Amino acid sequence: MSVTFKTQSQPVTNNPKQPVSNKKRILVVDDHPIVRQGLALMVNREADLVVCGEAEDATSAMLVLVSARPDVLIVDISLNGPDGIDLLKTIRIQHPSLPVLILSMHDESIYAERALRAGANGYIMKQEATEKVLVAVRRILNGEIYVSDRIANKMLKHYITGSGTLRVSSIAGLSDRELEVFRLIGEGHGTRQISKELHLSIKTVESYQAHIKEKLSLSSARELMQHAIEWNMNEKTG
Amino acid sequence: MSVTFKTQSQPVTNNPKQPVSNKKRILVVDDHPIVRQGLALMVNREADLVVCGEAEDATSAMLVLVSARPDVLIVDISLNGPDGIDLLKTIRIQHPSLPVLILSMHDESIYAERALRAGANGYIMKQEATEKVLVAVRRILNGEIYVSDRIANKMLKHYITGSGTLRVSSIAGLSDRELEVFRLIGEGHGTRQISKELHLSIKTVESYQAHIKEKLSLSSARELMQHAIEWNMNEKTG
DNA sequence: AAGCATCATAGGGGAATCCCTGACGTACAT
DNA sequence: ATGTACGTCAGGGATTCCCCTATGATGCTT
Repeated sequence: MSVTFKTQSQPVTNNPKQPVSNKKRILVVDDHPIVRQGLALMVNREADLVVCGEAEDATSAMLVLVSARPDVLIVDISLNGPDGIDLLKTIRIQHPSLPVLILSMHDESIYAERALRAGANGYIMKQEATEKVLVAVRRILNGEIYVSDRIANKMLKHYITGSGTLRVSSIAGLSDRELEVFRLIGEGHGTRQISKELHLSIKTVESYQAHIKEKLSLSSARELMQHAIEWNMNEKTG
Repeated sequence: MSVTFKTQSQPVTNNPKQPVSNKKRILVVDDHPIVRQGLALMVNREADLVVCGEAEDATSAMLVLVSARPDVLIVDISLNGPDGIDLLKTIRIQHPSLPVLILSMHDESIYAERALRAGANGYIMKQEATEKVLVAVRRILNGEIYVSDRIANKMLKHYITGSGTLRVSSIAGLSDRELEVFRLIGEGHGTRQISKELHLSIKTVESYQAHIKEKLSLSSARELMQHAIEWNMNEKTG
């Protein structure tokens, strides 16, 4: 999908009381209102940061993006429909250097790797202390990359032990699109439904299913579903 | 695990500035600091509510419970180690009537069912608007049960019996043949395979599937499979 | 005994899916 | 340049899903 977004040259007068604030503007994308609110309240207590917008999914995020003009994004990885990585890739087309911090609920290094490869400037877990989020935001605003020590160590090990790619779980061998479909299957979504959610042809989704089955050595769609559901239930701790 | 907790008769002077507040005290249990903070900031803006403690897992929750003396708990279902349901069960041993609101990111009725059966006073999804959480908290403080309309409708359909008694599990209402098929589905067997294993026509197996779906108020074969797998994974402890 | 509910069994037929084969462009590596 | 992986999609037969209907057997009720 190639959507064209016009960059506004004249800033909208969002807040007349605060015309030319030098606060860094943050856009929060997460499907859980509680998390959005938590981040917003936390961020807005800082003198140099302010939340300039929120979105609950990828498509609305792209819309808010043009009007909110953020300096940095905080994006949850598991959104409805297109996930955080998808959103990141879409953003990168228009904004190659806009800092994006990917937020995830589990420390799966497979997601961290994917996120960074897709152009994320940072990856942080929801388990981290809230202050770490602020640290990460400031770090990536500074042009650096942020990953937690735990993730950093894990990734280093992978590079050292395996010659580049280590397949702890064969699920790590799935491509981004395949993993996305796998996740949706695990949440109980059907082929047609997935094709609509990701704006793809049914045939494409079927293709991904076939690839996943091959990569995971599964012999039927039924087995695929079984594994996806179990993986999903175990909160991706496989 | 059977841990004994002594009930403190003399209240600890936690906060001298606020000796006898009539605010209702809330204990938040979630492994994501961001969510805890989000909930805390939101709750503390209310005049009649206050967060009296936080915990990130079940064991520390049990410790905080004695000193914080909450009037109500908000517990995430997916904690590290023992999950929210486990915690709930442990709490129920010592505090049979302490209101507990279960928070979850899944909209699966599977979890809502399990939570309520384990003695939860409410079940709410993180996707819900934040105000809903406050509504839920006040509702269960009032002695009522809170579930979202969607979940409520789903559950009402298959929980109501003639006398208004709640069934232990609607699975108990399956006939022998239906249960057998249900079990096989949970083990990953397909329609054709089942028909061969039970020496039945495919059409017969399809009939059973339809009956099961109706009895459990499931709308698709997918959902049926999800429930069957879940039931199967829990070693038939439903 | 006649009536009614539940169960086990199963077919018809259209919609959805599964599964195999093939294809085309892009990107990155050798 | 050539290979390999990825993302995207199509055709077509086999299978399953799903809704409707139906029959005989049991068993309980009135």
